[in-house]
Amino acid sequence: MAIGIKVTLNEGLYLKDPQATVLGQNIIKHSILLIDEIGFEAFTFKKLAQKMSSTEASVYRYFENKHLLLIYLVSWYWEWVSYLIDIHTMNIEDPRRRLEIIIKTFVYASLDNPSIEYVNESVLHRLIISEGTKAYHTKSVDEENKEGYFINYKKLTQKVADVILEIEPDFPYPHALGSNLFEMANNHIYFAQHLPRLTDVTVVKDDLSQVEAMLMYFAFNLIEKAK
Amino acid sequence: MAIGIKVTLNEGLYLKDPQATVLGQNIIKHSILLIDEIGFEAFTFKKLAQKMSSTEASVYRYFENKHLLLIYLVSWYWEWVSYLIDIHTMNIEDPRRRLEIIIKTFVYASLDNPSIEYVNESVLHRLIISEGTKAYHTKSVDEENKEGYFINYKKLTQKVADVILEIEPDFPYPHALGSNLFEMANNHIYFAQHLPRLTDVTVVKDDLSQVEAMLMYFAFNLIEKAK
DNA sequence: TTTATATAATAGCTTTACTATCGTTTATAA
DNA sequence: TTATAAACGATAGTAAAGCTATTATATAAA
Repeated sequence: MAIGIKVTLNEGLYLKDPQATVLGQNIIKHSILLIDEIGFEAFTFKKLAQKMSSTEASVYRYFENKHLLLIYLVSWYWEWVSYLIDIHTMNIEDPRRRLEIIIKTFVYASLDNPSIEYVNESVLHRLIISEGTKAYHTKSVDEENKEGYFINYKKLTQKVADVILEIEPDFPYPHALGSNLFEMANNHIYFAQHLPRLTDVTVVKDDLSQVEAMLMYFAFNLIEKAK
Repeated sequence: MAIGIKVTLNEGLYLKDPQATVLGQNIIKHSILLIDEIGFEAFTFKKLAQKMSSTEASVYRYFENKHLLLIYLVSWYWEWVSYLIDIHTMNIEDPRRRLEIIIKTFVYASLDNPSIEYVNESVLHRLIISEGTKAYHTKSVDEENKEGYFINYKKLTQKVADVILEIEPDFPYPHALGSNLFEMANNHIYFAQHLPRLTDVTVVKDDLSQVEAMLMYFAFNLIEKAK
């Protein structure tokens, strides 16, 4: 997943591969920017087309509807985080150190080097924080899950669970802790910025160190305890 | 908050108090059932009016739009959970025992005795699990927060944080753990039912005991560790 | 008994969420 | 190089969503 390389995502998510054409890449690029700007509810394919100087009908040739586009973007994010974890933990023996890196990646994903020119990963991270869970909180979740649309999140969770089990094979909730660390990272960045009384951490400018410290505390104290 | 008693919710959430009239109570009742049935995205005031044999215009006299109605229902739930915690922990000295009851309440809220005839708390719980976070994941969160629309969630979190601090005054993240226990309860019930690879617990029929056990494990092991 | 309020019925308007058709470019391949 | 297919833009059209407004009637309060 370096510059010029394709991200592999479930083919059912799109009608025509958006990574394969300039227009498709533009759809990805501008949908991230526009959803971040006006929110997912107000986002429409018509507004997106206007912003890109294209047409609604052209956007519909790539994605069936905005919900599938959201799953596409969220899946992209999960893949990107998985990729970052892989390259950052490569050659690192100690599983505790690897879990530390995973937590840092969850928190600081947006600050990492961009990989693909038409995806602003920093904006994408902000989008995931505020809109991400809408991808799988729908009436159609079971059908979509059957199609494999959430496989990237599952694989990411499994990756974290594997490291947790390497640290402590008797830890009883590795998957739950894995997904919870990811959700907590996003939730508490959001809470710190919008609903501060739901958390104890503060986020000043781009300083996410308190979120990182909290996740480290939660993760390692829980895993310790299993001994 | 017994039968016949009103739940106090922010007045900015509605145009006319739905608890004060039969039509208003019907709006509450049927919106819970209909959102649960078809999902929040497909839910409209027109469909709601049809189901209640009323009119769209009449619903609009009570709620400005479906988003504020959702916040209203979610706030109701937060209030209801707070109430359950209060009556169940009343007269209980030991804060550890009180935290146990709080966790049980988060998990088993839907099985508790109904308090108000026009609210099906069991269906409401299911709705909160699948749609709840949409109440505060919007572009308007800051304005709405300024209006005090999320005060009930904050108070609930504060209630849990107080108990955590009573158990262990040095615990550094009482609010975060409080809100996380609530979010985790809902998330992992949802994961167990729809995306099981994101968790380690299973939910068979209405048996939520594994979710309860996991939350107990997380909460008490973390708090222990602070000593 | 008047008067205010609540509701139902109806209409209408703009936007959203699509689908379809038809030229005109642009890439591909013979 | 030309034909030919695919992609795109332009345009039109439809049903539903998300409202607002008006009027008539039923009900409650003064």
